[in-house]
Amino acid sequence: MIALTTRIPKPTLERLPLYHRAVESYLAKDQEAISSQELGREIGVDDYQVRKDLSWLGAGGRPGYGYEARHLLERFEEVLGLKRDHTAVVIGAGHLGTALSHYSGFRRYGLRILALFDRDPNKVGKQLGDIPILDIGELGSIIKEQHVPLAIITVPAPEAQRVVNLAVEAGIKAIWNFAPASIQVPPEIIVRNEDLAVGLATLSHYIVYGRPSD
Amino acid sequence: MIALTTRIPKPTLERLPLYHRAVESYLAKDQEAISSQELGREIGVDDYQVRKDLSWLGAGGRPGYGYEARHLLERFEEVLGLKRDHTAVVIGAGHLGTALSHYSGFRRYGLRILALFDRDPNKVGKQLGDIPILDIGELGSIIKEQHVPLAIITVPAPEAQRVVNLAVEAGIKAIWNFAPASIQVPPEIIVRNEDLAVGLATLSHYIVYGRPSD
DNA sequence: TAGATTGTTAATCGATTAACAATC
DNA sequence: TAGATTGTTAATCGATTAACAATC
Repeated sequence: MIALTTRIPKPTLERLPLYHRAVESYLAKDQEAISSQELGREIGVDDYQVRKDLSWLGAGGRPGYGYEARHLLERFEEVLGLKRDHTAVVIGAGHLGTALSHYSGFRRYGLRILALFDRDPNKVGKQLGDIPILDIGELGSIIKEQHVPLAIITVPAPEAQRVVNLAVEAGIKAIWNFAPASIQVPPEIIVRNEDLAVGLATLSHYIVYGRPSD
Repeated sequence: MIALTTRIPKPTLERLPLYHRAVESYLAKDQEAISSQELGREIGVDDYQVRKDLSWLGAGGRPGYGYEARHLLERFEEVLGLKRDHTAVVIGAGHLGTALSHYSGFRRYGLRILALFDRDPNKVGKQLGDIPILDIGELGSIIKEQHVPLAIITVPAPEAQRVVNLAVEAGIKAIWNFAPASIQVPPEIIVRNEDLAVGLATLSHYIVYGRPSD
């Protein structure tokens, strides 16, 4: 395992999953080499951007040849932590929570949803495929006992802070927040907000006023 | 209606919905003024960042007083295009598509989902609340006749480009893509990718390697 | 008036873009 | 060798951070 020498810039980090996917589809077509230009075309960035991004990983391209696809894939999976399996809990068994629990893409990225949590007695006790719906009261003990690093928040906005607090107290490492609410956590906790209002509002702005380049 | 004199930077634009929500909750508490410091604390940015962001809107704060919450709200809604109603179609009536169609937040932001589209005959013809599920074959004519500006894509990745092409041909203006796939569109079309793989992969990286600041 | 807080200018930081020598 | 393409350095761009004079 090659160590990461330097911190990878956030914009680069967020492009890595896109490169990853592009390389996967290249491999599926039995192509073993890929150039920065080809890779860039796939995800809509320029070739020098690709080379700069890949340079953070020590990707090991060969001048005149390109990057070896299989090696590149290895490197992405290592850097993105996809080689290890992670577990997660989903808090909130509403439409979004159940939709995410069904999402097959997670398995593919090594994420296993252990359980859904809700406080509605009509939902608690049921199963969603092989994922049980448990009472929110059991959240803390499950997180602690199974050392679950990630909580996915899909409760209504007014509940969000409360359930986040429960997860944090139980020792969660990261929060993936789908509730339209700003949540406060201690600095060591990693938070990613997936706020639909942000997407909708910016799209709405562009629809009304046009895009920057117009 | 006050015109936008300058292009708003993208990072600023994406913070506006968060400010908007914070101001709403301030108003709900009957507070009429809010300072850059208070607003910043709500969403986790510094006061000078808030002032810089608001300066793009000509927000009209008063030194020694702060910003008038009601006026600020007006301004946000104008800039984010929330004062006008938009229509949208959802393409893909799977778990995610139905979850999004149920999402009440959209109504609140003036977005009305006209219809869900799918190619599965078992789904077509049904209703989701008051939203009909229509055959994908009708997509083009609905977009054209109703001048629908926004298509929300929730089909499986391999289908994404195909349905996006249909929407583009019918004259769609913007695409909100939830499929884990890079899609190609003409330059005048606005695209926002809401790629769960990006979120998951970056979280996974931080869980394994720690955050930048550690 | 005194205190609080804005709006804006300047300094810093970090990412993107460009260019090219190195090299497979 | 000649051609293609990398890795890296330098230049540019844009956003964040800081500071402070203006002003309610």
